[in-house]
Amino acid sequence: MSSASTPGPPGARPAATTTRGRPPKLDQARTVDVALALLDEVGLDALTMRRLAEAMDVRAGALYRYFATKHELLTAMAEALLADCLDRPLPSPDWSERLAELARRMRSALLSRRDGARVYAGTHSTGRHTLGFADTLIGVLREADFAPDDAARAALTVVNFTLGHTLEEQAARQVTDDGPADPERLREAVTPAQYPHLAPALPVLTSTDFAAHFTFGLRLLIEGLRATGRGPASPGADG
Amino acid sequence: MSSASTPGPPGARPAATTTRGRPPKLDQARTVDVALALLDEVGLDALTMRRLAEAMDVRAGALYRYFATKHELLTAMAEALLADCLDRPLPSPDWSERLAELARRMRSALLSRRDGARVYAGTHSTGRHTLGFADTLIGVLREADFAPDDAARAALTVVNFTLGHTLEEQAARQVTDDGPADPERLREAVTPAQYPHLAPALPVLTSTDFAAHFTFGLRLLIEGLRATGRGPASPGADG
DNA sequence: ACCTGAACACCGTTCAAGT
DNA sequence: ACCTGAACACCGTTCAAGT
Repeated sequence: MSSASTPGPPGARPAATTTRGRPPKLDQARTVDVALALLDEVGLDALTMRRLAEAMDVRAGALYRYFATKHELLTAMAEALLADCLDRPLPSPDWSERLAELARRMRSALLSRRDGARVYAGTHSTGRHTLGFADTLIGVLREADFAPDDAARAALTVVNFTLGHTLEEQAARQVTDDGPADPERLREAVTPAQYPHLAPALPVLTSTDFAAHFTFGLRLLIEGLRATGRGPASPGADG
Repeated sequence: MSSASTPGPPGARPAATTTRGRPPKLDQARTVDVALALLDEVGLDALTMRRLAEAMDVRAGALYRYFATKHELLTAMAEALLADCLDRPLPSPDWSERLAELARRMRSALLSRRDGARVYAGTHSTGRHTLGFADTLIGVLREADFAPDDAARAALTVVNFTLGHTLEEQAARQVTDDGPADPERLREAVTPAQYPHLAPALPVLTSTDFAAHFTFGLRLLIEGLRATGRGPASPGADG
């Protein structure tokens, strides 16, 4: 299913020319794979270098031969998360459908692992999956004749909205074992007298149909792009 | 400047009826204020209960009389972050300008403290500032005749976009003392041959004019709302 | 009532030493 | 070359005991 890519760190050397001596128990790709599996099991807060080392039958210190810091490992995990976003062609020739499909794939990628959005938000990969995704996103807009700066900014907007949405979606899906869950605490706090507009919106806001929320926001962005229009420059402050 | 609000935890009791015995060194509001100041100084990763206790001239254990967990303290901090969003009237009667102003105030609030967006993203306050903000946002859209469900979903979209944007903005502003900063690593990795659309977009994507990015995304959402239109129901999948 | 002291069960990271 | 052992300098949280 998930085969991690190597993000190419500074001191990376290829597989040893001879395999004298026992083969290493560790390598970057396998470590990322096990880390993602462990993430699904225990969540980001419990994903420690010591636990990961245990899962790989090694001592924690050994991990530092492959990742200089825990943050570097998390960056490689974020990069691996996006691995499947571009593995199949975009089905439609229409730019707005292509843009929506890319956003949906990013959302799916972040949701595919527990706390995936938090892992992604905390890192900045410069690996091929992350950069390839950004390139494709901007390309879709450029081919639809949006001005270069508008295409770049629109891509940022789509990515930032998708990140914010999935962060909230995964947080909302969290099973809080102790204490009342989020929706229940909200229903207690939001009295119609104090919050006349928020109270009637609670059923929608606490609904678990996150796909509908995502689709709504995405449509807003796409309709906004349609209204902003194509051409060499965006309408600026006078628009 | 920043006066923290008390989010009203389970066992909260009012100030003692008599002030016999020395007055407490701690209380919720003061703790949140000091925690926010410390956040600005050291950042979220170095904001520990022990450091905070030291800043308040107390032992770490004492903090647990006022906050059951560190997460509860962070929630109170997130709530305090939004304290100034509604302290002055919205200047314009136009719904789109009111919506934009609310989004700008949320962005400013999250940016007002180091790692403010990360603090907000990691918590879910049900305090009056957070709920009041959501209520006002939805109210602006309801008064502009958007359907109840559309108003709720549009508010979610604006909040999630603003969160995603400020998260990235604060991450980008981070001064990484060691190693090359984000833009430099990007310029190294993004070759025009491999990333034909991303490469020419780099100057825009790595520009520090985050306000321009935010304004662009916000305009997209507002134009999208204008296009989606008002009325009793949104156009649904057939639109 | 409010805080201290001390402990419990952990962390990320480093590095000499082994093999 | 790759990993272990052991340490360093921390964490969040709990709770008896002091005042």
